[in-house]
This record gives sequence, structure tokens and C-alpha cells, in this order.
Amino acid sequence: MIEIYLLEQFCAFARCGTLLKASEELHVTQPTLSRSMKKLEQELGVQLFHRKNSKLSLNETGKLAAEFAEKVLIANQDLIDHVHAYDRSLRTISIGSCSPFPINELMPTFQSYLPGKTILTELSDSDEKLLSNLINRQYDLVILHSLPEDKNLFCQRFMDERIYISLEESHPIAGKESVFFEELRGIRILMSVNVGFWMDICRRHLSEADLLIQNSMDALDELVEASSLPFFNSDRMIELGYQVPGRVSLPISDEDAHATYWVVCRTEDQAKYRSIFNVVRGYAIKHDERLA
Amino acid sequence: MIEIYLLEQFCAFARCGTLLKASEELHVTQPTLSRSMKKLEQELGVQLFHRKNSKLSLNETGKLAAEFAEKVLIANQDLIDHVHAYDRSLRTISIGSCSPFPINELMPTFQSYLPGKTILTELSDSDEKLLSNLINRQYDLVILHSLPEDKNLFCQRFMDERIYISLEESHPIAGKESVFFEELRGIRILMSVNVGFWMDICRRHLSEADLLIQNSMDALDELVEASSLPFFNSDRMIELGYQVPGRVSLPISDEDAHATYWVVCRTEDQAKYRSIFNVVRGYAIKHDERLA
DNA sequence: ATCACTTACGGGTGACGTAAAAATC
DNA sequence: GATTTTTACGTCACCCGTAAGTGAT
Repeated sequence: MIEIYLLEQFCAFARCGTLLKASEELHVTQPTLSRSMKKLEQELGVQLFHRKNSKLSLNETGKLAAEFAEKVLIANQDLIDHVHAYDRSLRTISIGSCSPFPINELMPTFQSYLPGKTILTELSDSDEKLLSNLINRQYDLVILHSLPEDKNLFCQRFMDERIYISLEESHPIAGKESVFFEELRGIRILMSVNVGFWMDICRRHLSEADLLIQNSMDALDELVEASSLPFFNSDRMIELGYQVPGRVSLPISDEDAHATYWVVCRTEDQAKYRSIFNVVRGYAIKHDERLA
Repeated sequence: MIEIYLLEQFCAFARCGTLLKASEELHVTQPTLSRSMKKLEQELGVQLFHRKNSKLSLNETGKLAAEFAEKVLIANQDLIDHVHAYDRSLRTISIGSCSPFPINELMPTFQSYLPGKTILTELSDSDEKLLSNLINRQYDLVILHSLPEDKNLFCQRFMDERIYISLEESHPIAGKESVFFEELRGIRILMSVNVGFWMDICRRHLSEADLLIQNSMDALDELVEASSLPFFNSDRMIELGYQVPGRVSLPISDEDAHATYWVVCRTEDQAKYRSIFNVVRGYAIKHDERLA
């Protein structure tokens, strides 16, 4: 067997063309490489280099060897990467969501029922991406706004959300009970970039130029304070007390301004997250009771 | 990067289950392995083992690591094997033949036009096998008794051979001009096992029980001397003076008791073997002139 | 007491760097 | 003379073996 350090040095030479450049890349001295290349030849029992005019270069055997050496290094790096990833996955839970609200709402639940685990959350604008990344184990849990049909997935309804538009009381349409997206056309509206699939919904109904998209919640809050511009809100946010003085919030009546969230895991993991799903079911029941 | 010796030791432990058994397999002491396993864990920065009741075993991460470590070792062995094989191929020419005679006839040519190369010859009973092994580079040259149709192959007709039956002068059919295989049925005949495709021909026409197959030419020659049993000969062998006193050789008239040999290489190698093909063409021309 | 692994210590190989030489342009 | 590789030499790291220790069956 050939030790890895020899192959690393050999591949560096194959890439760099001279021992000097390779030695700089590897942060070793050049005689070290000269010696190593000899040792590699000796251990393989085969000529790997042309030595001509104090110029070292790979011969045909050497080129072949370099290809295979590269594969060994890749396999070695693979070992390291996969072991690290697996070890990490033992201490980490990855959660993908189509929307920020359910994540925020469930975070305390995650933290109390997954003690000691690092919770990693990610927003996505597409349920399909979330699902495929759930199946390929990149995510352990996902929160969708549609119910997937796959017997390998376990799904639990969570809660509903409808988006609102928050306007100055003096705004022409502030007196209405509710509005359609249609009626918001031509009005410049503030919104955050981190709203998951809602971004798609808004873009579908409104023109790009009307959406004043902010990269951070801080920037958004500041502009809401400092300006009279409308911004998007939701029934859930209002419930949590997110109302700005001097403004009214009107529900948006369109069908797709409303979402029902589902929490989903792979069926094999169902037992692992039972406590979490119990909490999620609690939300759904409470919601149903409120409707009744 | 993780050095190979650590992975070898780790895989040995994964196979053997205890450090002691692994240490015996690797011919090192057991504390060496204990130390190495710790070092491997440290270098990966990850727990790989359960340590309980002075019993060491792989945990889930360890099992994953063992799988990937095995791949690294295989890649490493692949490097060694391929480099050796390629280096060998630079000094060796592999020739496959359907029959021993053309090989013997061409050996001096090979030796003089492939100076310094080790010439490796092999007999095969099937042109198909020879061809596929020529294409997959196991052979560099093959000698067939049929003309292959493949534009990636370069072919040159070599010479003809017809097999004869050599009998005691007193044998009932020794007076004939020629015989068919049919007429040899029921007669026990000596032959060598190393006759390539001729073995198939003989088996197709004669019963297994009648063929007294010898594993070496020495054994065959001795039995020819010591007995009055018939044996197979050929026009080419007779030309070379291989006649036994007190015997006559009759040609076998069947169509497939005659063969035309072709020397074949991959088209890409045609130039490399031009001198050899010139000699081969010389044989073919000489043969044609003799017929005219 | 035995088995299996760990810890402690000492030795020898060998991988590395520095310095200098050799060879080619 | 500049660039690149090779040789020589000393040093330090580290891999190994021996021997003793720990813990469980």
C-alpha cells in the first residue's frame, strides 16, 4: 500500500509541472518532494518520470498513476466528508419550511423536544424542492403549504395563515372590509425577502416594480416606522400583536392569499418526532374548535 | 487526509471484531492498534467506537467510516495494480493464437522485430474469445483461422495448414492417397492437448474415446516412438521434417481439416507491427506462388 | 485467572528542513 | 547567472514493541 502523503505530493507535482511549484502549493521544501517522488517510484517498483536536462516530468506510466492517485485522494476525502456529515447529522436536525411563520411558531417546541440538537432551519419558495430534499435526507422535517401524496411520508396539518395588507388609516382603501390583490395594483408595498412561497404569490398578482423587497426584517421595520408605505401582514402576525399604530390591516380575499401548513417527515422517522407532531396536532385541533 | 496505514488497521478491526485478532492478522501488536484507533478518531474528530466493559466495537459512524475506508483501500490497490499492469504491458507483447503452428513459425520474427520485449503467447480454441481479448487489449496480436470483419482491426493472411494422419506403413488404410475423418472412426489416435481449435475439429468428427489426448509434447513424442498408434500431423509439420520412420502421413480431405491463418491487430497498432506484417505477407505471397 | 483494551516508556525509522552541489538553460 | 533537481546531513516526529495496568467475565 502507498501512503496518502506520497500520493498528495505526487498529484500536486502532476498538477503543477515542477517540484518547486508543487512544494510551494504544499508548503514543504522542494528537496522533500524530490525525495518523495523517488520513494514513490521505488515503492511501486516502476519508472514514473522522465529525468532529462534536470527537468522532471511524468512518463506515460506516471500519467496513468496520477489519474489513479487522484481517485485515491478523492476516496479519502469522501471518507472524511461522509463521516463528518453523518456525525453532524446525529447532532443536528434540519428543517425546511415554505414560510417563516410556522418555523417561528414551532421553534420553542423543537428546542424542548430535541434537547442537545442543533436546529438548522431553511426557507424555500417551493414545496417540490422541500419534498425532494426531505426524501434525500437533506431535511428531517419540512413545513409545506400543500398536502403531499406519498405513503413514505407522514403528514400532520398544522395551522392556517392568511396574508393581510397593512395601510395608513388615511389610505383611500383603508375603509374597506377586505381587498383583492387586483385592487393593490399600482400601490408600492414593502415586504421582506424572507417570506418563502409568499413571494411567489405576490409576484404572481402584482408587478415587480410595486414590491419594495427588503433584505432584512430590521430594514423592513425601520421603513414601516419611517414611511407611510403599506406592507404585508397576516392574521397570525396580528394575533401575536404585530400591529402598527395609525394603520389598519385588511385581509386579502384571494384564494391563494390563504395557506394551510402541513408538517411532514419521512414515515420511518415518525416515531422519532412523535412529541413534536402531538404539539402540531394540538394547534390544528385548537384551530378547528375556534371555527366551530 | 488520513494515512493508509490507519485505514488498513481500521478495516482489519472492522473485519475481525477485536483488536487482538486484527493485530494477529496484521502482524503487529495489539497496543499498536489501540493507539491507532484513537489516532484515527482524533484525526477525524469524531467518535467511531463504543467503549464499554473493556470491549471495543464500532458505532454507527464507525460502520459508515469502515465502508468508506474499504473504498479507499480498494482505490489504493487499484492504483498499484493498474500501474504494474501498464508498466508490464510496456515491456510485454501478448499474442493469442488459435493454433500452435503459426506461433512457432513466427516466433523468430517476433523476437527479432520486438527487441527487448517479453513475448507472451497463449493458445485458445475460439476465434471469438481471441478477438474480444484483442479488442479489450488483453492481446496485442492474435492469429485466427477465420477473417474477422471489423474496420477497427487490421488483418493479414499468413499461411495455410492441412492436418494429416500419420500411420504405420502396415496399417490397413496406409495405402490410400487421402482419408476422410469418417474413415478414422474407431481408430485410437494420439494427439496433444495443445492444438488450439484443431481439438474442436477432431472432437466434432471423432468420438472422445478414440482420442488419446496427451498433456505434453514430450509424452506424445514418447508414445509415438514406443507404440504403433496413429497420430495427427500436418503439411507444415511435414515440411519442417517432422516425419517418423516406418510411417506414412495421409492428408485428411475434409473441408475443415484445412485452415487459412490470419494475423490480426487493432488498426491503431498497425504501424507498430508493420515489420512483422511484412514478414507475414511474405509467407502469403510465397504460398500463392507455390500454388501457381 | 483470563481476556480485552489502555497507559507508559524507550527505541529506531523515516519524513522533513537546511545547506550545498550538479546540471541545464 | 538563473532555474531546477539532486545529494548530504542533522533533527525531530511518530510509529512500533515491551511491559505494566485496568476492568470485566
